[in-house]
Amino acid sequence: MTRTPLADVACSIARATDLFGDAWTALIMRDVLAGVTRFDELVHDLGISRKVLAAKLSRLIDEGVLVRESYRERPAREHYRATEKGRELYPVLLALMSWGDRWYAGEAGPPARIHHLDCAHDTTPVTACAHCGEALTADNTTQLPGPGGRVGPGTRVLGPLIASRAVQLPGARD
Amino acid sequence: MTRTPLADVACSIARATDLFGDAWTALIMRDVLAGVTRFDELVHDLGISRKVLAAKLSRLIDEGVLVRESYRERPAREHYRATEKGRELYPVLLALMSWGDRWYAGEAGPPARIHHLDCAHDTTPVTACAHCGEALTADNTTQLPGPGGRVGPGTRVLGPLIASRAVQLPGARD
DNA sequence: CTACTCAGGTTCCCTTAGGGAACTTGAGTC
DNA sequence: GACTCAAGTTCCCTAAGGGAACCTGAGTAG
Repeated sequence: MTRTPLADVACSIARATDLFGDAWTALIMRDVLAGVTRFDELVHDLGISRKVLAAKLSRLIDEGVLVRESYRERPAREHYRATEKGRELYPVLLALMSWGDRWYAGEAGPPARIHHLDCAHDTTPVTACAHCGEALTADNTTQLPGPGGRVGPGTRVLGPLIASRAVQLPGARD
Repeated sequence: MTRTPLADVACSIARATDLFGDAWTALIMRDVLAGVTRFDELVHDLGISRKVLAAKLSRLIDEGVLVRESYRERPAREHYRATEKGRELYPVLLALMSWGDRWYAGEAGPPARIHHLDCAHDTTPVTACAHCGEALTADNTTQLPGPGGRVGPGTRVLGPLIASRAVQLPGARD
């Protein structure tokens, strides 16, 4: 199958997708961040095959998203913890969860609630502008080429059409 | 291979991942939302195989994320547009992009900038609490069982460990 | 001291999704 | 009549995922 490698592409979504774009990584990170950190716990909680879990964990460690730690000697017991890079995937999980809640929750409502400890409210996440705090949507934003858009000889350029269009477009509004 | 089906699982991340958890869906949605909407344009921009693109587009249409529209008769030409459900995936893309920018942008900086039309600033997205506007992180939130957590006989329960832990945990803070 | 369990994997075989190139179809156009 | 273009579809091949069995080191019940 040899999945097309996306890590070397000049697009941060592609780079993130190269790691995150599979059936299990999001769920593994959800579990690890929620405290399900042991190999067998993950196998049972997710229903993932042991082989695939071992491969994913190994990849996530290589990427610096997880670390393998011993939490007990004699008998030796290991578990997995999120690094800072791993914990910063949390907004991605929130965005996925929020979308799933909105479009797939049945009559009963969403399966889980997010509780914000600092303000002590059950809440929903909003993807907001760091400047003005307003919600960012496909309609009120546009993408422009950034400083890292000029790439060296080893880097494949993904999205020349986007790059050229972004400048031409009056804006993403219809 | 027969990927484990996740759509019927009582977890919104799993439901979203069933559709979104592959190498291409995020990039297809990025392109469609940015105005790259024609079949051949997508093939050339993404480097995706025509076969796989056709399958993904078909799935995205079945899910109500995209619609296929004619934009010219004689010769008949079709393109793909995001529905509301599709446009609401934008925060997921922003979260992925933001994470990729933070952890994979080289010296040169990120490959693209987000421009917020309403406040006319280049910006970064923040995943914020809808109540108080503060940033939500793995540290300052906890997940609690929601109303849709009770599931019928046809629904597989994913994450009983989480469900039981969420109640016990004093909070996600270390 | 032998048998059993448990955690954390690894090995094996099998199926199937993805890569990639070639082919198809319907319409325009040189 | 030959060529191009858009939008797929068909073909073959490889490798990734599923799943069950196996392995290994350490504790522990009888």
